[in-house]
This record gives sequence, C-alpha cells and structure tokens, in this order.
Amino acid sequence: MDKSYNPGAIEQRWYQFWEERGYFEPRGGDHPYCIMLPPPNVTGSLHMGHAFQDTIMDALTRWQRMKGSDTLWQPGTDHAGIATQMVVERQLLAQGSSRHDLGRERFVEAVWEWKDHSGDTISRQMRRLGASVDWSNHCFTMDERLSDAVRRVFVSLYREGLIYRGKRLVNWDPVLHTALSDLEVLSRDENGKLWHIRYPRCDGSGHLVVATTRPETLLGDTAVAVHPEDERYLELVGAELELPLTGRRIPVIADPYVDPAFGSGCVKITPAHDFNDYEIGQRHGLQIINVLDENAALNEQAPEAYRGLDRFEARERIVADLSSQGLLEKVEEHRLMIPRGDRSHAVVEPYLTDQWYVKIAPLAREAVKAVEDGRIRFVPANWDRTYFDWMERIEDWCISRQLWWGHRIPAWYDDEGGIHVGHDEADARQRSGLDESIPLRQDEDVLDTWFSSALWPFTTLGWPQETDYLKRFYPTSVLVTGFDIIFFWVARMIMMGLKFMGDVPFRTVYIHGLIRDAHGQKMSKSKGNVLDPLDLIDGIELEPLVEKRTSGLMQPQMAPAIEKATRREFPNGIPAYGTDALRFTFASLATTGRDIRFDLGRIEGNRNFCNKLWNAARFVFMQTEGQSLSSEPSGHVVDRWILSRQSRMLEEVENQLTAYRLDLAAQALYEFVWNEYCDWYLEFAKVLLQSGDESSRAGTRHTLLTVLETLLRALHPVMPFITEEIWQRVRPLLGIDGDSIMLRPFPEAEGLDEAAEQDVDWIKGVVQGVRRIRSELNLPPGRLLDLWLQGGADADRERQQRFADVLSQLARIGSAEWVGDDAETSQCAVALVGDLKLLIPLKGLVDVEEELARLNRQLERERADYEKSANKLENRRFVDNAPAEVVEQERQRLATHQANVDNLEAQVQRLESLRD
RNA sequence: GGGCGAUUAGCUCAGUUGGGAGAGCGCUGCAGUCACAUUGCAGAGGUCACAGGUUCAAGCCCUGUAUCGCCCACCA
Repeated sequence: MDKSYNPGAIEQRWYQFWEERGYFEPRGGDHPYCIMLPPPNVTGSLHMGHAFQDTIMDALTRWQRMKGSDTLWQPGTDHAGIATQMVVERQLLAQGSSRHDLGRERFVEAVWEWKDHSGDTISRQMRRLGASVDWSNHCFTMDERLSDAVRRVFVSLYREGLIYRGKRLVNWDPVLHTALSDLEVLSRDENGKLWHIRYPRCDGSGHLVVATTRPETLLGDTAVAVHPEDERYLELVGAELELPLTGRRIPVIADPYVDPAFGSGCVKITPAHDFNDYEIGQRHGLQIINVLDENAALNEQAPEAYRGLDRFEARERIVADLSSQGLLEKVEEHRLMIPRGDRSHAVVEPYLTDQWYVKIAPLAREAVKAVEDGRIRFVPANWDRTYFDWMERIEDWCISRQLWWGHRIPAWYDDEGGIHVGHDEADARQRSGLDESIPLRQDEDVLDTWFSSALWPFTTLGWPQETDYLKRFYPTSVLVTGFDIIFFWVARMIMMGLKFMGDVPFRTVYIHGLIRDAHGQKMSKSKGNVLDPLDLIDGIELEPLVEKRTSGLMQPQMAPAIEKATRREFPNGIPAYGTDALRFTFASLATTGRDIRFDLGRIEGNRNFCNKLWNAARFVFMQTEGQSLSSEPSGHVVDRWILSRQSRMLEEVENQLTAYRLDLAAQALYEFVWNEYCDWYLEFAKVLLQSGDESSRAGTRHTLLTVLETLLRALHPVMPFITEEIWQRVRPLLGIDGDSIMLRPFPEAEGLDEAAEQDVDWIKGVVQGVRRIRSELNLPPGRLLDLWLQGGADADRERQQRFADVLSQLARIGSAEWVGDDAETSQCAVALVGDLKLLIPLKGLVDVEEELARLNRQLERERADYEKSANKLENRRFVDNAPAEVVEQERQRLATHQANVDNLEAQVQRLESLRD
C-alpha cells in the first residue's frame, strides 16, 4: 500500500467492477426499497447540487442494499423543454443561425444530438460519483415508452374533463413566445414610476385622475373603477370619460376591488392586460381590447401613431403625448413587483390566448389529504405547511407551451375549429367518427416539461404495463429533493400518482438544503462561482479553472471580474480530494437547514480523514499479514472496550440514517474512527502486540481486523471506494465470502461492556493526567518520567497493576511506585484522577514557581466549579424539586470538586513552604 | 401583507424529549526514523442576537423586539 491515500489510483476501477457484475440491480427480497432519481435536465452537466443530492441518495441506497432490502435506485434524465431548447438555440445563434432557419424537424434533431451529448456527460459524472443506480432501467422523459404514457395520461384527463382548452389571460413570455405557468414567473421588486393621468369627463365638467405604472396599457382601457362606497365619486358612477389619445368613451364603474385610500381612488381597467382587470371586466361585462402582439409590441388595435412600437418605446411616446396635451398630472418614483420569465428574464405580459389547462382542484384535494393523513411524510416536517399553503391557493395549470422541444399535444383540429383528442391521429379520428376525407392538423404546441416529470414515479417503472418493477417498487420509499421544486414537481407527482396509480408515489419526502458557495451566494455560471464536482475529485490547475469559468458566458463583460475573484479564491487551483472525501463532506453538510455553504476547508479535512483510515489500515495489515490470528477477540479489556464503543457508534449511525440525519451519522463514524480506533485502540494494540503471550496477541490481531472490517462496512454507504479497496485486502485475512463489500450486511450493534469502558476511562484519565503535566511544565515528550501514586482505592491499585504496560508506554513512564500518605511530595507535580493522586517527582527538573502557577490555575477552576455546585445544593427548592438522580449527581460533583480543591491546596502549601 | 428559516468559539456549523455548551477548520506551545506531518500531544477561545416570562433549573419551552435570508401574494 502507498504511504498516502491516493484516490485517483483506486476509485475508477471499483465502479466498473460493480457495474459489470450487475450489483446495482435489485436482488429481490421481502423488503422493497426504491428511490427515484430526480431526473437531471439534459442542459449540460451536473453541478454541486446534483452531486450533493446523489450522495444522499446513494448513501441511503447502499445502506438499504447492505441491510438486505430489494433495492432499486431508478435513474434517468429530463428533456427540460424550455431550458434545453434555449441551450441549443444559443448554440445556433453563435453559429449565426436560428431554429427558424432550420425548421422544426431539423431543429428537433439538433436537440436530440445535444441530448445525447449531455446525457453521456451526466452518466459519466454519476459514475465518477459512485452512484449505484440501476443503469439497465435508465429512462429519458421523451423515450418512446414514456412519451406514450404521457399521451395516455393526457387523453385520459381530457376525457374526464380534467384537461380543457380555454381562452384566457396567461403569462406570456414575449421573448420566448410561449405561455408560462404561474410557477415559471418570478416577481421582483424593481424601480418604476407611477404616472397620474387625467381622464376628461365627457360632460366637460373636469376630469378624474387615475394612477398607473403602465401608461401604455391605457390604449386598451375599457373602464375606470371606483369603490362603491367612495363618496367622492358616487355620483360619477355610470358617467362616461374620454379615454385620452384614442377618442374612445369609457364608463365609470363601481367595484369593491378598488382601494379608495390608494392614489386618487380611481383605477383604470384594462381587461386584456392585467389579471385583476380581467376579472373586473368579467364581472361588469366589459369589452376586452388587446393592444399587444406576441412580441409585446403595439398591434393594430392601437392608434396609428403607436402601432409596431415596442411596449417600452410606446410607453415613452404616450407619456410625452399626454404631457403635451396637459393630461399628465404628475409622475412619482415607485417600487413595484415586476414579473419576469424564470428562463428568459423578460418582463412577462398578461396576454389573451388559447391554451391547454389542467383543472387542478379535484387533484389537489386528494393530494392534500395524502399529506394530512400521513400517507406522505415530509422530512423535516415543517415543509408540509408550505405544501398546504400552496395547495390551497393553487390555480389551474397551464400545460401548453409554444415550443418545439417536448411532447407534442395529442390534439387535432378540423377546419371548423373542432378539437379531436386521441393517442394518435387515427385514434382521434375514430373517437370523433371522422374519416380520412376530413383534413386534420395537429396542435403545434408541446406540453410543459413538468407534465411528464409528474408521471416519473410510475412511468419509469413501466406504467401503463403492469410490470414486475411497478408492482414491486410502487409506491417508492423516499423522494430526495430540494425545496425549490416542491411545487413544480413534488406536488404534481403526488397528484398524478394518486390519480393514475391510486396510491401515493412515495412515502417520505426528504427535503435537503441548497448548496451555495463559501460566501453564501447561489452558485451560477453567470456569477462565475460554480464548482464542478469533478474538479474537486480530480483537482484542477488555476488556468484551466479560470478558462472554464469565463468561457461561454451570457454576459462576457463579467469575465474580468470573475477571473479576478477566481484567482483570489484559488491562487493554487484546486487539489484533487477524491470522490470519497467529497461524498463524506456532502454527507456532513446534510443538515436540516435551507442553505449550505460549501467550504473547501471541510473537504480538505475529510480528505485527511480518508488518509487516516488508509494509514490505520496500513498499520493493521503490517501487524496481521503473515501472522497467526485467533478466531476470537483476546478478551483483553481494551479489545472488549473497542468492541463496546463500536456498538455504540453503530447504534448511533443506524438511528441517524433512519432519521435522515446523514450529518450526524457521518460525525459518529468520524469520531469513532479517528478519536477511538486510531487515537486509542491502535496505540493500545501496539503495546499488546509487544507483550503477553502469542494467543493473546493473536486475539488482538483478530480484533484489529474485525473492527476495521466492521467500520469499513459502516462507512461504505458514504465512502464506497476507499472502503472497497481496503476491504478487498481484509477479506482474505478473515476468510470472508463474497466478492464485494457493497453486498455484505450492514453492521449491527452488539452488546455493550460497561466494565471495560470504565477500565479504559480510568486508563485514559491517568495517561492524560501525566501528559498534561508533561506538556504544561514543558517536559520533553520523549523523556521517561517516574510516577508516584498516592491515595485512591483498592480498585486503583488493581488497575494500575493490570494496565502497567499500557500506562508506561502511552504516558512514557519509567517506573511507577505507590507511596503512603505521609510521603514527602513537595517536589512533585500533581494530577488527580478521582481520589487517586498522580505525582511526578521533579527533582529539580522544573522551577517550583512554574508548578505553583500551574496548580493555582487549576485550583481556580476547581474552586469555581465547587462554588457552583455548593450554591445549587444550598438552594432548598432545588433539592426538593429536582429529581433525586439529578440531586445525587450534583452531590457527587460537589464531593469531587471538594476533594480536588483540598488536594490542590495541600500541594500548593507544600510547595510554598519549600520556597520559604 | 402572509408564511418559513436563521442568529451558539475568529470562520463554517452540530446541540433529538429542559439537568454543567460541542465538532471541523483556524489559532498557541511542544514533538522529525517506530501506520499516518494529509500526523501526534497539550492548550487558549463562547453574556448561546436582545428583552420579558414559565421553572428548583432555559441554548432548548412561551411572548415580544432586532438583524439577515427565502417563499408566497392582485394595491393600480
């Protein structure tokens, strides 16, 4: 074995080994366990969030597989309609082309090519991460089989009246030229203006003033509304106003929507361009005048002067014209929410079009129930509140998109505008009783990406066929996902799963946080702060990293700033940490919070942890290879102790994994390996292997190996590669069957050995007491010290005898000797272990003043602790009310501190008398 | 406007039913053949955001405040 752990040398080959042997496929059994991989978008490559999520899922999957469950981790990718189409369009743009140049068919072909490329990248990355997914059942949302399922669901919902086509206002992205669902619109607070405009009364008696943030929509106004109880305007209701710049006359109406306290208390009503105004228009039967086209430029409904102008140009022109006509009362600065498309970032327009919708209320009702009655559980539980809140106010889901990449809507139109829905054209004709003579044309639109994603938990398993996988693995066990897609995806899967499978798609939803950079910023290409998980695994030099971060930017002008920040943060590039260190880091970060700051210090520490494990194993092999081993532990206290401590660790790991607290499980493993197995047990073993008889040594070797083998198995779900590598070398020594650690049983806690734990606590107390004296008095670590022992009980004498070897080696003690209470100890440094006094004769080694200072520091601490306990016990109400065990514990503390104070004071006196 | 979350060591964060605050990194001192310097040993460092309350006892429970962050929402 190399002296240092070198991940690059070992990781690659094990994945291939596992995959070739089919170890990722379900193995059958009574306890099915299934996780659906949230299918990554085929827009490029996996980012840190994916790697984090994959680590969690893989750890859970490997853990369950080792526990003997029939385990399936179902992989796949998502076509990601808008996002992927945009990626390919951007590439075309760079070549001076566009999708319109190619035409629909060739463009879609180009996207398929890109999909293959991106899909390959993603598969490679997942393999490097060690993801134990069942590749044999890999799915893509636009696979023929899954697409067929999508059409089937569409047709079925349509027949039931849960999908309908309707003309109403949608969120229109005038750059992408498509409708968006409510979720795809992000509203942000931005600076704007509030224009106060005069609308003259037709009877010539003055004007009303309306305030608006969007003066260009004035051209589509069909009323002005006031509050029905607003006395200022009561008499005006029903009167007519002259709409500026148009010559049209519009009525004043009364509607309770209006807030009389805001602005002038008069609101212009534009039903075609505002969601509220649309509803008011419906209530009052107002005319709807659409003045925009699909680019959000003014159309032929607008007066000649403004036609063809972009909405923002038109706004300026209109304001100028109003001003010159004396109709602009004032302009105020104003903060307002601006709706933008989540992909294009263009300002979204409410726009009147024909779209397909899912009637959501009946589906939402069932989905709410499933969480209410506990059939689905959120972890952490507080997310159910978010879920319920959204479900209560949910509106019908607009599922049609005016894109080319996606599932084409299975609806056909005849020349009379009749709609015919079917699995394909023939089916549609048959259902509508139309023969071939009637021309039909298919709907040009595609479905929202999330429509097919919503079906993922059952379409991947084979639905609508009643496949073996579907029967075995639906409902799945747990969904692991981020809170950012609870609405987009989680809620919709629940709705569709209940609708088409009659059961929930998963029993638990484990919501994890979002990975951010070291400064808490969201990682994004445009900010130039993304980290590629593979760069953390393999390392990357500074120059390639800068190149990677600054190339292909949507805003190339950001490049210099990104370069500067990158050079500052990674002056030496990024070292290779290896997959296991990265995975262990992700597991340690999997806390219940929302944001996770990714700090390189953390991964470095965990790389060191891998190295520690590596070297511990190296030591064990040096001690055991070619040596005789017994088949039993030696029965020595320290062997019994490490087994007991291991049991405690295993119980903790089991509990924390069950609770989805991977951070706490990782911590328990880390502490056991480093602080108990390496720091103490291996040191004990060194002593035991130098002394005692051969059978005892063989027992210790056995324990060295079995504890190593067990902790490798416990670590394997989080660190699959290094554990397999070491385990393969342990296996022959212990004569274990089976050719991979990943198929061995996950270790279980066994009995505890309290007596051994107490013995070892005592040993550690003595060793640490001597070490402390040594360190505080600056005695060289290598120097052997003589030890006197004083006081204590018979048990202390017995232990001192029994553990003399271990004590002398670990504490570097030359000779140990019991002395009476009357011994002359004034030239000794002292440490206390309970009633036992450890005395190190200094014989002029050390300045008395230094020892005095040391003792006084300790004394101060002990006195403070003593006071604290004494005060508590003097409090009548504490003694009367606290549970007996708590009071007793306090009495013990008082006694200990009392004894320590007495001993320290006596020693101080002795030293001081010596000084005089 | 509503909801959720955060506030604990210099930094990043744990702290599961209330009973003497912990880890990693960083910092200080010592240690260079003996598994590991990607290390070992020892140590310093905290008014648990603030103010009230409940309790014998509060980082933890209750009320309120402040700061930061996220989500949702139709004030033109």
